[in-house]
Amino acid sequence: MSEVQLRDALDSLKGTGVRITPQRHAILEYLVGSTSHPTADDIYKALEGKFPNMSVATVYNNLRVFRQVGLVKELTYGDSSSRFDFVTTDHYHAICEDCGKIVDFHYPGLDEVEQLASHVTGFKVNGHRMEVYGVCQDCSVKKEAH
Amino acid sequence: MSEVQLRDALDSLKGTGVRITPQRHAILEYLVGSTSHPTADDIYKALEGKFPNMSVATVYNNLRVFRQVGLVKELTYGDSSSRFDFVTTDHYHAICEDCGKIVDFHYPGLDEVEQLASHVTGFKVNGHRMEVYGVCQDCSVKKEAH
DNA sequence: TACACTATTTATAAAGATTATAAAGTAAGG
DNA sequence: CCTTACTTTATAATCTTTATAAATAGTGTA
Repeated sequence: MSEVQLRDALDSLKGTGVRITPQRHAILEYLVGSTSHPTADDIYKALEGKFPNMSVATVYNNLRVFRQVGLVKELTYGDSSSRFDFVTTDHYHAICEDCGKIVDFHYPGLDEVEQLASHVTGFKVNGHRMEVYGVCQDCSVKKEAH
Repeated sequence: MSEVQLRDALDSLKGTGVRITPQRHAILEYLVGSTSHPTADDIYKALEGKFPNMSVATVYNNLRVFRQVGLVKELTYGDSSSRFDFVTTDHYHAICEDCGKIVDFHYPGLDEVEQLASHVTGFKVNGHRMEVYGVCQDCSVKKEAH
């Protein structure tokens, strides 16, 4: 399942003339296998064992490359650092305001909103972003147990 | 119009036991009168004339206070610094990918999305955030004139 | 397989945004 | 007017991200 995604991603990179380095391979592999929406530093730390000499800059550089190619989305929330998300199917995020957990959920695309926005603002609309904020079940339970 | 908003905001602060300092007054006044979604530094620079000794920390501290009280929303996009938006009625943002311009547009709240998200994820949902991305008219025209 | 060309990595420093700290100042209630 | 606790200021520190230049390593080609 995720091996297919990884292979597709690598093919996609080759198609745009981006070289496949071991570091890039590992970063992509980590992103594909991850459901935790890691930060650049998370990735850096996770690959430290395999690449003791890898630079943080490499992680940032490649995340930017992946983003430009469209393989990865950058999520910027209020907190300090960006999180990165391997792009699969269209989905949105629910974010816990207590513990920061991010849970995916699917919803039919908000095409109607895009159309209205385009009409009202005169923009040529390319896409949108949406997140839902709240408190996850774990944190709700913890609160009730006060 | 905006004087009312400002007065309401000040009352709202008083109600939560936050002191009204000249700096806070000025920052709020600037936010109410601004349609440009300023960064902390924008605000700092704008009030430099009136408060030559004001510290950047003051701006950040107060923006955080305002956010906690619910007077202000923090907008975090991919770029370096957060933007701050005085909360009035519910509206969303269309953002130009070329020049960065932010245009407000109204849309009936996405309650349905919140409900679905709550159902699927088990979250107690408090709110959401959405933006539309695209190219504004000015930039479209510039492109066509190449 | 070996070569050459160029993209990429590394190591380091620099930039930029935000926060922490402690001393000095000041709003607000009594 | 006074007191007290909250704020501001000034400064330094932290943290994320980017820039730079030298060393390294993919990839197409012979």
